[in-house]
Amino acid sequence: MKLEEAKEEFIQAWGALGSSWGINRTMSSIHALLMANNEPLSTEDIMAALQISRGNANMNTRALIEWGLVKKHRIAGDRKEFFVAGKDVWEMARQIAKERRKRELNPVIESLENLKDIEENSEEAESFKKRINDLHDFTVEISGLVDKFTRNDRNWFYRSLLKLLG
Amino acid sequence: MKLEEAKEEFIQAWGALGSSWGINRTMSSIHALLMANNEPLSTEDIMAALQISRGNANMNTRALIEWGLVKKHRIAGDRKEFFVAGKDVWEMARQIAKERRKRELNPVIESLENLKDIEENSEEAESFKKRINDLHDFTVEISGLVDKFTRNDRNWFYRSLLKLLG
DNA sequence: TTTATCTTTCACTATTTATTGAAAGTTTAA
DNA sequence: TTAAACTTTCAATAAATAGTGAAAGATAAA
Repeated sequence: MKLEEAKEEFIQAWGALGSSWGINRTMSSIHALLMANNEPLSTEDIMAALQISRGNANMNTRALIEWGLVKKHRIAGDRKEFFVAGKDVWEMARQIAKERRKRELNPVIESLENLKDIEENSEEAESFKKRINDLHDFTVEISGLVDKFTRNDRNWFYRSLLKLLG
Repeated sequence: MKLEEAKEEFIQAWGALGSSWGINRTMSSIHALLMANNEPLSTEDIMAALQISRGNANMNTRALIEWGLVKKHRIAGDRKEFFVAGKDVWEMARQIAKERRKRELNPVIESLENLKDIEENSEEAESFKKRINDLHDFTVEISGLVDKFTRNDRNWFYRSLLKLLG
């Protein structure tokens, strides 16, 4: 397989993966494009490579920066901004986990906490309360686990998991 | 807070969570509705509660059954099908993890394996190969962890997790 | 069988989400 | 300052996704 061909397939696959996890296709494609290329790319490079508009390229590089997956890169003597993806896969995973915890897990926990005080005591109400409680405990635990994962260095977490699951 | 009010909020929150994880809103709403109700509900009940069409209700209950999150339930003397959600949160999480591993992780691993044989040896090609390799190793490891998680019984995993977190 | 009850399918429509591109905004060098 | 080089915004539009409902397909009691 040729390198360019492989890059294209990778961009394709990564884009598809993103969209089945609720991340928009362009955002994951840009991420893949930057991962596939060592040198920093400009907005124009991205527009050309993925055949997308300036606005789209801008919005999504910005989103990737917010997610901590991509960094701006200045090249001396050039006024344009360039972009590079982080090189470490575990660091990337940590960044994604951290971001999703903040955006999705935390709101759910909050929401479940609000549902805890139901003034009824019928059998039905008790059973509902129990489920909400279980769900709450579960999400709190997962959230804690993700927190540990995002805070500690990769080796610590990895060793623990191996111990746990090996 | 009143029970009915709480149920509605829960359905709302669960639906929103689903859609930020690439699962359609109706599917997660039906799941939430069934979780919130102890008794089995019929398609008609679901249609009425969520104000959706028969086709939609049917498609999404079917999807939930495929995912292993909901079971059919026959009530003696009634020809209608009824549906119930599983009651155990950990079992639910296992089922979701299992399903997503199959649908999303496995295809990515396969795709990354295909990208491994690049005929070029330039510095650029080598660097790309390394990244693909790292990504491959990472996904294989995660996939293994998920597999362990979905295979073992809850108490075992739960105890280990507590040990890890504590 | 026949018929009533219930389930599934799918072409069409509605809704949501992503993308464009041109205009407004910003920065920097002269 | 001014103006060129570049970035950002956002209303309009396109594309993707989800939902509808009526018709066709099952199933089972009579």
